[in-house]
Amino acid sequence: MLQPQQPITGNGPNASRGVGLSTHAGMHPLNSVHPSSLHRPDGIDPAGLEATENGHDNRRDIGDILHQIMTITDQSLDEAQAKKHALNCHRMKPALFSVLCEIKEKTGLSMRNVQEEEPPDPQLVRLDNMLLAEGVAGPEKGGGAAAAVSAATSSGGMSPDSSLEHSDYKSKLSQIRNIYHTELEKYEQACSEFTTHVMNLLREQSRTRPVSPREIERMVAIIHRKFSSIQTQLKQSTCEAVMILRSRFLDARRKRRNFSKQATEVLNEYFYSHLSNPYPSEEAKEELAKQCSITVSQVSNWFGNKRIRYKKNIGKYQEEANLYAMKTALGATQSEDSPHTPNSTGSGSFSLSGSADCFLGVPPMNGDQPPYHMGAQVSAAQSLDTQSRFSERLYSGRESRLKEEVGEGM
DNA sequence: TTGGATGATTGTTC
DNA sequence: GAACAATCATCCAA
Repeated sequence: MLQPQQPITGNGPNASRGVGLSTHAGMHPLNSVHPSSLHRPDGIDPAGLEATENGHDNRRDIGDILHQIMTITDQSLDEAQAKKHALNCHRMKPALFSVLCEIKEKTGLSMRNVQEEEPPDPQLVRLDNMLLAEGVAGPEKGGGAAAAVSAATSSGGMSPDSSLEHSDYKSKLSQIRNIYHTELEKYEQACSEFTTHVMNLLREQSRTRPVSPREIERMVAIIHRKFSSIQTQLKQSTCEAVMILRSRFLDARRKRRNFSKQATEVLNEYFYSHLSNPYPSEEAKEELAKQCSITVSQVSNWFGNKRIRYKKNIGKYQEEANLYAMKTALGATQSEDSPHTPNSTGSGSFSLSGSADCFLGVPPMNGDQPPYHMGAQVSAAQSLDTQSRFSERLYSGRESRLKEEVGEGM
């Protein structure tokens, strides 16, 4: 700890320079030192030293005093107290004290400079940025929750109970924020208390050993560094908690939820009424999405699944097809009576009065069959006929569909 | 508890 | 980029 001081002992390389002490006005006579205070652990009689008067002996005296200072901790408490008292009274003490302060200051400065050159910890910067972005650190804004919500909704849209999940997320994030700030406050308080304690100790020690203000500063910096590593851990665990919460929130949103009965009905009605061409346009998808309170991509998913599953097992869907054919036909009949209510799904940009597309007016693939009107009585055979056409088209791929679309447009 | 139904995801094709 | 096909994961009625 005091290694840099060693060279100023009589045996060290600085002995010849004497760090200016050899010419110090107050250092020459050592006669005032009580013999007991100069008792040497190595057994050399200090009395012999007192007898000498030249500069060389003075340097040896300084060496002896310093040696005593250095070895004071090796002695018993009573002995050390006695020596401490004697040294405090020694007339050379102020001179030695100032020199030691000077040397320690130099050491302290060099160490402090090294610390100041250290770049900010990138990990800490990342953690700080993340906590700020999530709204845990910095001013409370709910931005993190909003960000998570927007991230979650950008891909799928909000489900009816999404607001409930959102508020749940926000409350949990708020909990994390509170815990973080409480812990941070605790750490700051502990750091402050410990710093004050250490500073008091150093001030106390400065009475008996050279403790410069810079050394105290350095010690404070060390304490702060140690506590900041604890803070880093706190920030890290907070970030982890936020990440877990966020992933759980997003996972929960990914959970499958069956569409409402009404939504399924609307989609099925469109599907079966457009069985010859169950590919809703973008506008139709949007309209369906609006009616069903789902997203356009969910509509696309639904139609994708429906087409595949229908194609795979037409027989199974026969009953359902008949049911919706019936409904459609009924809707068509009603539309004749009341033109303002064209279909059971209500008004929309896509026309289910054209439900005719399905069983009433299917544009024939080969164009040799004119559209014919059916009443409410739809036979299974007839619906099966339409279904088989769709199946044909499905199996024959998009090419035929495109052909048909071109044909329809002509 | 189980198996079918169903919404979502992923890889492939055109 | 849209649709298909396979698959996964979850829901839900029996």
